Amino acid sequence: MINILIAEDHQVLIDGLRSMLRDQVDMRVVGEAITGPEVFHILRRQQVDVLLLDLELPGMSGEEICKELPHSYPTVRPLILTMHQEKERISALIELGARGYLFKNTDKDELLEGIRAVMEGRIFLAEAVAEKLQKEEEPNEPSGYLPKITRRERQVLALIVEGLTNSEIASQLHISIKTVDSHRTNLLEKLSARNTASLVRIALEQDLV
Amino acid sequence: MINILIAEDHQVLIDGLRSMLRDQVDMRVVGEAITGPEVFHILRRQQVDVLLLDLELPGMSGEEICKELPHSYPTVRPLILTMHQEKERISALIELGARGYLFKNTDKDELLEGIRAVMEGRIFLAEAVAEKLQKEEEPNEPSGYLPKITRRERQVLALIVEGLTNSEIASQLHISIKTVDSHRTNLLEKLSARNTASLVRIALEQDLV
DNA sequence: ACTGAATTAGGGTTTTTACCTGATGTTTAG
DNA sequence: CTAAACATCAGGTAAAAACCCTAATTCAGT
Repeated sequence: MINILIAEDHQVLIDGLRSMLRDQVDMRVVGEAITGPEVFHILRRQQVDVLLLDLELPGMSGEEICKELPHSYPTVRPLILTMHQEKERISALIELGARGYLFKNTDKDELLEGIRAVMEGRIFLAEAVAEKLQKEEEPNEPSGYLPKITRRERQVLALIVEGLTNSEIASQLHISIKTVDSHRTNLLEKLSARNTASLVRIALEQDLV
Repeated sequence: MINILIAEDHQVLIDGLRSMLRDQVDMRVVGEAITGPEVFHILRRQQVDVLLLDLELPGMSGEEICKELPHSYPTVRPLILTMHQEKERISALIELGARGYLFKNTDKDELLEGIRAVMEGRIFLAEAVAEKLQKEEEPNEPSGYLPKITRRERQVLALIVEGLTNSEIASQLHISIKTVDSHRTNLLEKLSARNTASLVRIALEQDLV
């Protein structure tokens, strides 16, 4: 018997999952959590084998939950069920200990297969997920390797993204406006940005802040 | 017998809804559409009483579908099932002809009640929806609501994010630099941005481009 | 100790952005 | 039909950013 905890903040989806799982003789829904903290609240008093985990729970990110799980409840197998299709996030979660990854547009059969797979110790990626991961990096960014940004530059960059002007950054970091200007110029050069707008876009896209 | 069409692009939710509705003797799911055009494709050949409509279908917005329905299929009652909680959008959809509005975190009972209510000709708003609508406008915008950006402003915003200058945008759109400057000023005001950097950050965070 | 990168900073110029007031034709919704 | 919203453009000013050059200090690694 597979004990399943549903962590999901959309009640319709919970009810739907419950309906689907009720038909399975080897599965049992032992609880449902609609917030991050609630997940751990239930884990404390229930034997759980598979955690069906939505990544957008209020209170805690999916990453935080996955990071915490191995320490406190190493036998719980997290099976991600989400809409997020960014490949960096998928692999990051697998590294954090997620045992499976499904998109919410998966079908019933794949869901059941996923649950049984992670229960048997395998790592299960839905077909659509596997495809995503295999896709080559779009060559729109020929400089796939990011030029190394120094500590100070990253610091200045973060404040630029926040919307601060050079003089505000200068007084915040207790340095001269001219110094900030230098860092800014270097950032534009290193990140191949033509102005502040593209600098901010690149910083956010490359997750440099 | 209530004939129901499920318009939803997440297969898990479709399966869940099917499971829930299968138990109801007075309801029957006559089809499922996962894109906007598919909705009308099915309506053409199926008698449909209630349309369970997700607002984020690929190909068509929920607004477009609701606007089109009364003309071609006036007997179909659209029941919105979505995560969107902006009150302007809710009332806009009701004005467009939606007969009910449920959040996806509704429960099974409320869903069934909603279906029967709209079938009887009533307009059904889930409790959570009604609460939302009654809530007073928060005076200090808590970053939840976005002021409406016009088509032209969005266009300019996209080019700003791309890193184009005002004069480049002007020649690309065949308008004057001064006009671009106006749009830019309006964008700063509407999005509460203090400069280009925060404008780009907000645009990317709010997914306005 | 030498080297190179990082951080700091100054002077000066040009371009771009930001903000102001005001205006006019067009589109849209009530 | 009419008012509101939208889109367009102008002149002007001040602030900020972008780009030029140069150069001193610090700090880490060979």
